[in-house]
Amino acid sequence: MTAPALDPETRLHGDDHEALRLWLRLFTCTTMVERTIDQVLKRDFGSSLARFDVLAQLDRAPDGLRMGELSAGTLTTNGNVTWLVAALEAEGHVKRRTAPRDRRATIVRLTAAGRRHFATMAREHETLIIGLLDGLSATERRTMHALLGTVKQHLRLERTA
Amino acid sequence: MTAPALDPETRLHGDDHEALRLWLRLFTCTTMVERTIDQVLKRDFGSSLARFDVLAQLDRAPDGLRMGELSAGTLTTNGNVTWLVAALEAEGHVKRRTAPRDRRATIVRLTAAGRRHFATMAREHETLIIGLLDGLSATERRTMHALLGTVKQHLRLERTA
DNA sequence: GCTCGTTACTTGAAACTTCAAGCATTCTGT
DNA sequence: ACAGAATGCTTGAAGTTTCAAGTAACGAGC
Repeated sequence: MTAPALDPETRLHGDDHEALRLWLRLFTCTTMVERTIDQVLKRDFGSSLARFDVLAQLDRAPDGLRMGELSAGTLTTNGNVTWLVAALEAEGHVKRRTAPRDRRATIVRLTAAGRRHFATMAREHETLIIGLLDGLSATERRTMHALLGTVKQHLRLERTA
Repeated sequence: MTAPALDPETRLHGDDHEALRLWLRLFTCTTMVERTIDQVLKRDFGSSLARFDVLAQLDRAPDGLRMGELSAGTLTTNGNVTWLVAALEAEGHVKRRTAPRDRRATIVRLTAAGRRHFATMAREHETLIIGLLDGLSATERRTMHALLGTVKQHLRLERTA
């Protein structure tokens, strides 16, 4: 009498609004993928999804990024980015320096070691994601991508409102 | 809390696999909704999304649920459920007692106060979600719900594999 | 009825995240 | 120039989540 097939959607009432059902399913899927990735990155690289996100942004920015740009890009707080970058710097993946023109700002950039480390992780990361999402056909993935685009734009408007 | 136009998708290369793009967009949308809900629940009720999830499951179970059933339903760890339920019990929303037949197990159920508290939150929660997702038409929401159903089933299979 | 393997949950430490407050620097208007 | 507001980031405390290890209870087979 165990609890095997139970999941968050179980809690829905029959008369709940369909938007709630959609949200719950969205949340479930994302969380499952997120946890899988995080666990693999931890197991194989002693890293985490949050660290990976920071490195991924820096990998795109040869000249480095300011702390504020990093936190805007990772949907997390300034304080958290400070913490993550400090950890990454202690691990030797990243280096901080004061910005030349604005001495309030800090510029973060990948070290050579950090770039190699990220490249390795990125390969496994991509393979993993492709595997997790190949329940959908390419067409279905495109449809979903488009629908989420609409959602995202709407969310962005709501937030500024 | 600064957040201009930058977002996680910014980090994508032009030649990245489309599955990566989809995942990043999925992650962004879910995180934005999740954070909005969590902030509102904190601001208006001194609660959180995690607490809400636990209460939501219990609200559906008049006879209560075991700890294991709760953690299976919330996609979180056993230890965390122990912590959450302890907090909810301290707040008077929930009550724990040993299961009658199996003395290893703990049964958790809502108190009357907890049920009222949840009902109030659920109303605002639902309104909020409906607003956040109404960037999509009803038809589009159904399409997305179906697509996510496929994803979810695939993820479930991967997990057991 | 005893022993071994399993199950259910709790615990303590560590990792991570957020929040509010703080410091230094830059910008704005005068 | 210069006061005051705004910006960029860091810090410390508190909150949350995970992980590994631990305890207690059950169950099957001898």
